Amino acid sequence: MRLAREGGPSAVVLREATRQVGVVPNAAYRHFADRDALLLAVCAAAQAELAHAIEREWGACKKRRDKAAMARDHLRAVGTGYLRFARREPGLFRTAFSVHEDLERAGTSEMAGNSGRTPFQLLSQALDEMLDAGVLALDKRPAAEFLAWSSVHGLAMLLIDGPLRVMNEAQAEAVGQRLIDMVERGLP
Amino acid sequence: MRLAREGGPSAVVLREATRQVGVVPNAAYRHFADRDALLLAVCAAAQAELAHAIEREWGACKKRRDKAAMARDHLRAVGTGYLRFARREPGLFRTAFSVHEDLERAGTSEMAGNSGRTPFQLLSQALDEMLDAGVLALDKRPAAEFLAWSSVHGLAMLLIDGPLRVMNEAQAEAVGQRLIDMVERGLP
DNA sequence: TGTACATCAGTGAACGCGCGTTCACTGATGTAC
DNA sequence: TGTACATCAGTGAACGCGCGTTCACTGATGTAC
Repeated sequence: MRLAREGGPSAVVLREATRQVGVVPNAAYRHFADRDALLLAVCAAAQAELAHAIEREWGACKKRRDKAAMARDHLRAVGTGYLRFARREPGLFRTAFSVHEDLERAGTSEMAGNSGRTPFQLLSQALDEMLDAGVLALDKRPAAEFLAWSSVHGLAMLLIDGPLRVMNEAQAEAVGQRLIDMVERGLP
Repeated sequence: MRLAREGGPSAVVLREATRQVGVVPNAAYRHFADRDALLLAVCAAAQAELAHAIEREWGACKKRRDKAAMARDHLRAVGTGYLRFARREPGLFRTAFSVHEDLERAGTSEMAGNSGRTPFQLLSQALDEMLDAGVLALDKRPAAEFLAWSSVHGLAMLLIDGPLRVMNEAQAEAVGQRLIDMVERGLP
């Protein structure tokens, strides 16, 4: 995890990991089948950290009577948590998406946060709430995950690896909120 | 370019390049200062191909009297061209964004298409047309590039490297169009 | 028109590096009878 | 309570691999006088 945090997926090097633990290289094979298995484990843990970050943002939403407003807040929380995590932990963020997991495997337990949900499931839940509250039309619901996810994921990428990486904290936060505005307005 | 096309940025290996040309490894140093310089050149060429793909889509828009409709078509063309290129040439696409270029350097000539514009500049132009036609409010114009770009870029990533890579041609096309709908609706 | 020299793509041999991985092993800890 | 055996994390030494890069060089092509 330390390696991933500092250098992204390619920094997850078996020999270096054993070195940091103070152990001989091949000792790693007591714990992981091979380097890929190690990376997979780190990737799952990184996803779990992302889930935690989103849950924290979700939990910080203040309670409201208005179901519609609540649902929107939750959607925003997912997006905001996602973006902040990407900025705060770019290495882990990139690692979380480095292994090509299938969408079904996205439900695996070790990628989940405290709520037992993966980042993707948290997003789905926010959208379901919007559907319930009547903010999102039934015919717009399918695949809405992908639209919201794409926007936020793309911005995260541009912010950490792309041309927007020169932005400071405030700028990044502002463009993030504007992006979420756009999604909120454009999704229904 | 062949290496990047087939395996993305990490496949751009100096020795392998010389091998394919049928030349001894160090001969590469006649043409590039080092491996990074080679990758940079490939990256610029990949961006130029992306620009071409977008220009092709742009050029295929049918002419209309309505400036507003025309501007919207152009925005869609940029997004569609971007997404189709990513799907058609995932290796080149990933290479195009592998080198961390600054936004100013995005104006460098060797990344441009026939029109002499880079992908980013084509997007800017479409947004300017929307502003001119009154489809986009003046206060929404700044940084609008980043919002549109993020959405489309994120989807491209999810489609080629992420969980959406299992989608077939038709599904990918459909979700792409829906995403562009969302941007078109949410941007103003 | 012919000679002298510069340019320049490519050669051949070698370097050190860090990687993932395999092998037979040791030595401590736990468990069964 | 004591002995015999299994488990298991870690050891030590070595492997082959492909990489980027450096060195002094050759041999053809172009250019100046």
